[in-house]
Amino acid sequence: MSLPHAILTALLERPSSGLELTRRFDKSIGFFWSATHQQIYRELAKLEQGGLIRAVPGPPTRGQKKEYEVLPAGREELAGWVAERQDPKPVRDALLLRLRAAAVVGAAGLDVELQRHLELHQRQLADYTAIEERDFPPGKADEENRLHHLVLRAGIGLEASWIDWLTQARAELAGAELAGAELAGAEPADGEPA
Amino acid sequence: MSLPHAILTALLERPSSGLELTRRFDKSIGFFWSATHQQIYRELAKLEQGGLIRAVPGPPTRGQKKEYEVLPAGREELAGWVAERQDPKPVRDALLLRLRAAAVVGAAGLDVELQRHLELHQRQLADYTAIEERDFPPGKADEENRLHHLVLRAGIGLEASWIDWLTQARAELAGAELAGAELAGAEPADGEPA
DNA sequence: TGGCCCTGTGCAACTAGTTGCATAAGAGTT
DNA sequence: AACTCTTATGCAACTAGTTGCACAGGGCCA
Repeated sequence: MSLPHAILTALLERPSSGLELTRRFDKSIGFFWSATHQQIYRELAKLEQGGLIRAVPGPPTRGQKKEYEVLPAGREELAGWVAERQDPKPVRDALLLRLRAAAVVGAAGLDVELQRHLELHQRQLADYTAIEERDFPPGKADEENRLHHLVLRAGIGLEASWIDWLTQARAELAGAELAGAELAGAEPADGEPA
Repeated sequence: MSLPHAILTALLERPSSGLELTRRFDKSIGFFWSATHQQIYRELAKLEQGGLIRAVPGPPTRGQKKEYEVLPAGREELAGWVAERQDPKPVRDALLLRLRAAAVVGAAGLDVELQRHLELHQRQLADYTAIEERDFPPGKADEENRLHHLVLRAGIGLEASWIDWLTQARAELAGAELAGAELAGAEPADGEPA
């Protein structure tokens, strides 16, 4: 039940057409709630039908673009949702599952993936910190900005956590391989290498 | 495409019936890939039909319980999947969305939720570290254990990251409220409460 | 010996998200 | 005038996950 609320939020930040929303999702809200143009169009139709948003009349700019804005009912709905009780969804991560599978069928080929993921997370973190430097320089902090910054910091924290873990994981896997090859049976304890 | 692999992994760890799997999911694999009994039964049927697992003949124990075991084809499928190239799925978190929404409609009622989530994550972290102490005491470390421990540490890291962030978030929100209450009148702008 | 609970399997219907394709209007290009 | 590119909207079909319910067998116990 979150996509409609993501859309309401985006539309309150700025009234937009379906495609504009899609693009904006790709570079801000989409960092933590992505959506395809399909989902967005369908949801816009539902929201309009439900009386939460409406197509702004205005001059039909070009193509058959439709610009939407949030109605009072939509704003109320959103405000209610913000305070709603919702449990966090449990983690659902295929890479962890693959580690677990590797424990029974062998880790062949896994390190390539770990490294690739590590790089992806490093890139994501770099993107986030770039945004942080650009949009949230120290000092400037109105209420809205503080919240946006907070959200961004959650992303930064999570990426950092993955990077940290992936680094550890690669070290362990490399260690296990060596240990297996060299001592073959001495048992290398648990030790974090380096 | 991960559930079938989660099931193959669980069945390799120990052949089981549908309900047993469901229960085991609830307390280990389910930490990072949860599933209901429904999904599991459906998937078991598909896997059996696909020739990746089979119902162990054995004596029909009780009720009409069916125990499954993994066939060589299933093991191969799983080993292939471990090394497969799969991008991490982007974060999808409703709480972050709610913060973002709070930036436009006001944060009324949000702190209760932040605190509740904080407690939930603290509890989860406590569960994880309890498991860590129980199952991975320093010293004992065969190959399978090392990987299981690694997976657990990912969970620990993520929970810690959330706890850290939620603590920050609550502090900031509290600070903002105070600031808002004191200046009171600088410009009510949107919907900021109290 | 009939009622109830627990274990165990499963169908049906629904919600959410994804993928692939269709269509249409205007803008530039030759 | 025909062409093709970009912008923009949308349908249809599919996959994954969730929810609610049905039903069957065995154990227990009144």
